[in-house]
Amino acid sequence: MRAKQASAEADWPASGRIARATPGAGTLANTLHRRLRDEIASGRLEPGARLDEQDIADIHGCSRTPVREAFRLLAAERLVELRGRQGAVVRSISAQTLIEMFQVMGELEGLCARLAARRSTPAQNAGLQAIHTRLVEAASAPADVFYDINEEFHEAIYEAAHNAFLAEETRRLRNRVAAYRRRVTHMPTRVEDTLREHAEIMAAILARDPEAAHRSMRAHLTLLGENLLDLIAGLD
Amino acid sequence: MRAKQASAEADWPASGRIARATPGAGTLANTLHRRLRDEIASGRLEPGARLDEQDIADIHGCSRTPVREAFRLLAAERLVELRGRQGAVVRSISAQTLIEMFQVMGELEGLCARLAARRSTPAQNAGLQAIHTRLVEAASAPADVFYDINEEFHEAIYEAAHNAFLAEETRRLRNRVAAYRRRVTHMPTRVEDTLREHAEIMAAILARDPEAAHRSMRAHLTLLGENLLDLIAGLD
DNA sequence: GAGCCCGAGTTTGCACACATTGAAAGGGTC
DNA sequence: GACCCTTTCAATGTGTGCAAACTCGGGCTC
Repeated sequence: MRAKQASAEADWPASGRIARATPGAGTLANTLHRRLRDEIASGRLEPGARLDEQDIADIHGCSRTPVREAFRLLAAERLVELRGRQGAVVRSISAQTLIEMFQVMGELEGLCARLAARRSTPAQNAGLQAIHTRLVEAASAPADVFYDINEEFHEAIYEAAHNAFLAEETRRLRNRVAAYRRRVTHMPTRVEDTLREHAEIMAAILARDPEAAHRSMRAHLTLLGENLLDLIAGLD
Repeated sequence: MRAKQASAEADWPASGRIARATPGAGTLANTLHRRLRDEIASGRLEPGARLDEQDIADIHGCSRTPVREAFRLLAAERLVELRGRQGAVVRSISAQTLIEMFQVMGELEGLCARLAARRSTPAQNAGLQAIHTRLVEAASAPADVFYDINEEFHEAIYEAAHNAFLAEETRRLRNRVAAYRRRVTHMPTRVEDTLREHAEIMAAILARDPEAAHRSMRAHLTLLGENLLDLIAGLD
């Protein structure tokens, strides 16, 4: 018998047995994949946490087979690391890698902004403004609420870029650093900085100025990355 | 009994049973993953080709379990598409998506070139020149030889950028379009165009001119993308 | 003759059992 | 007392069986 099971189940709020025929979910493996990814992105599963096949299987009420497949998918996304027979652990990202990632994200989100400045429809512009207004109003709301609306803003720009492939890749990268990025929201001046930078990005897009949009978005990501590094440095 | 097995095995030159303890390969699933990825990238498995779990298992002398895991990994890389219970097929990329992909690759490889111009070591510069010389000499060699050296050139720039994360992502994208990209090599003026464009990129890197390097690399990718579209248009 | 329904067959999805391999703990020796 | 060897055990890797679902073909009805 496995002693860990009881405590693990208690620590897993978002679990519960998966109905064999969950409607749009598809396969068990895909459902588990999504669930675990959310757990990691939200920070409920912290970097370095060990994932045990049998535990996850017990918790979700299925066998090890779909769990293993979900692990492979997470590993392919670089969200977890499979260490041979030593189990799977949630990947932790070094400061060096975070710097590198934010440089790449700056370029990709910069491209999104540039394309959005050229291609966004009037409706998309209006949507962007609406989201920004909500973000301003949420300035003193709980960090999680602010974070979610913030994400909506970026998502709206991906859409407005009208490049599905770019949107998909950018989203993927975003997910990979989500657990870290989320923490930055709690920093002192980050909320007001974000609002100012977003306003600048939005203005450039509305003004149909691709280069300015690119520049502001890249600057936004650079500053975010620097804030994140400050945070990490402070944790040591 | 499965009638397809015999013919399938005959059509699979790079196969053979996997020794249970293949040295650096790790697990069977990983080995299969690599093998299938190479098959797809090289074009031996064409877009739209159906992959049957049992067939692949028979061919490689293992059970379906590792094959299934390899399929999931390929699906996570977007190299194959899993259609529920309808089997796995090698993903074909639409012209629209190819345009989008080359735009993103242009940005990423452009960033590589820009960073390489700032960061490459003398040894890396020398290596780059050596590869370019070999590429010039291979101008009238078989297309596959030219293609491989061409890839080395780009790989050398990824290395010279000194951003491991960027290199990894760029490589991943490159792999995804490899099956298509390879065909462009056979186009009439592509060899000489490539040599000219590479020379320009290399000159910018050697001259430590980041913006010029970025610009030439992006132009290189744009032209490559356009050539690819011409090729595809001609196939219809 | 065309369209629909239904059943056989094939293929995937999942569970379970066994094999294999690191790792940690225990005892022995120097 | 410290180090090394051995043994045991727990967790992963792989093989196999069963059930559900999708496909395709044949027969029926309109």
